[in-house]
Amino acid sequence: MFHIDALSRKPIYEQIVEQIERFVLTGLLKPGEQIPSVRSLSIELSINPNTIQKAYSELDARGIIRSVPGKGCFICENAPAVLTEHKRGKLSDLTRTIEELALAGIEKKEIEECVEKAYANILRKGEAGE
Amino acid sequence: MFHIDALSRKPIYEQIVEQIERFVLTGLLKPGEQIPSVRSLSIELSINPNTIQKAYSELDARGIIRSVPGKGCFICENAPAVLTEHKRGKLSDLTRTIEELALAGIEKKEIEECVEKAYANILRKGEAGE
Amino acid sequence: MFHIDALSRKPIYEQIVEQIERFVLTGLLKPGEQIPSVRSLSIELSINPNTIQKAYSELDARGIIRSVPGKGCFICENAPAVLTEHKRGKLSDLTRTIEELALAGIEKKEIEECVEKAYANILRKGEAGE
Amino acid sequence: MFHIDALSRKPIYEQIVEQIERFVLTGLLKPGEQIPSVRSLSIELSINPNTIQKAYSELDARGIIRSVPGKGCFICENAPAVLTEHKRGKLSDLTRTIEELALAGIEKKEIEECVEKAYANILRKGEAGE
DNA sequence: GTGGTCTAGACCACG
DNA sequence: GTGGTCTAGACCACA
Repeated sequence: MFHIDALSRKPIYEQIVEQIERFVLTGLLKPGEQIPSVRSLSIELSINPNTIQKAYSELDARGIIRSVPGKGCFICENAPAVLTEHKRGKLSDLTRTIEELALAGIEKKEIEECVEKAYANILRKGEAGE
Repeated sequence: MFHIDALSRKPIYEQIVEQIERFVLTGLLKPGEQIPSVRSLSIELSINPNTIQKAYSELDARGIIRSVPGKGCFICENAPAVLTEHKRGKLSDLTRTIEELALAGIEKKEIEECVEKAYANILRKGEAGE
Repeated sequence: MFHIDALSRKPIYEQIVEQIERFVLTGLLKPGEQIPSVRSLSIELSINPNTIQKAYSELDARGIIRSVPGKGCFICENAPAVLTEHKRGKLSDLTRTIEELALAGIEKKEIEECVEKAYANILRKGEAGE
Repeated sequence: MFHIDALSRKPIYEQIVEQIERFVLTGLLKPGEQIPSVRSLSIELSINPNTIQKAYSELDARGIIRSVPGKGCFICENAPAVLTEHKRGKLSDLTRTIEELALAGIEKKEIEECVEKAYANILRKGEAGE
């Protein structure tokens, strides 16, 4: 289920955060559902429990999961909405990124192809998942 | 000419690299032109010379500038082309970024607005600069 | 009668303690009255008996209930008085909490509104309950 | 400057967070100012650096400080405003706390005395600090 | 020197 | 069993 790249410069705990967020968006993890315990995931991924804990704390702080001592961690009811709004806030970053590409002489048409491709990919995966 | 945000999470050397690359793309620095020496820039920006050196080494490795011992650093002839190709290689990253936004329920229309806005901004600045 | 939020960060045993104390203060449970047995309550709330036991032990230690072996648990005669005095001891905590708000620039007027609102709420509920 | 109660049930990292927030509100730490480094504070308080790090991460996430790798941690410009808004959000908690006291038979007058005392204390300290 | 990440191993309260 | 805190000690990139 999880895939960790230990050699990536992206911290392990961040990789876990992103993957769980992705699972929520793809519907693999649904609101109310329990996620793997800190210890079990640490064993499954051969990663120190503290690292998992840090990832879960981050998700808790963002309102994606709810950590309940003695019981476990559960996906928040409004986790998908939280994620959508969080991503919407990154549209300005996207604009700046595209500006840099435009400045470098990348044609608008090439960017538009990326947009088409991205939405085509999502649609394809969505159909496969349904 | 340079603007460094000391409190940014982005490493200072990276800020310098990006700004010089930007100067090349906007035509503010032309191929063959000499850039400030490590020492003079370190004084101008009140920054450790090692940091400037690291930025210049990075630019040298990317083929943007060429260090000529005893004379200084100069913008490579094909620097603009190198940069364009480098950015083109990031189109796949862009596609993945857009995929994530799409997955989070961001409408295609919102992305397209970003694209339009980015190209409009570039055009505007380009006219102002000419 | 009881309402337990399993996903709350507040320990379940503490939720039970607070609710029984509240029942005593609102008159829903009167001195001398018997409260549900550990076993029956554990079944009713689908909660581990040990958890109920811990709540009852806490109430016993505070002088709110008295466990009579073989007969059950009963509300102490002076439970309401005990609770009032216990709460009065928390007035210093309240002062410190308000100090923090004041320090943060919250206007005295805003605090006074909270006081008014709180007493209005209690009055309203009291009338409804009577 | 700092005072840590190792025997408190309040986590050490949280005590540090609260004290720094308090220093910001009292003006002891001003926006833009650098706070003690993780290592120096860990030595001063005889506390593990990781614990300090956790406190600083929390403050960074809340927008109170800005951690800059290689440079240090600095109080954010709008830290006081952030704190005030954060505290204002706790007014509903305060109302509920007062409700509980009211229900227990605490006279409104006693609560009002707390309010007066709290604001008197703040005023007094403010004058002393000026 | 700075902050940040990770591991190993311990202890706690809660259920 | 669960999550949460803390320590000790290591390593990294950045300045």
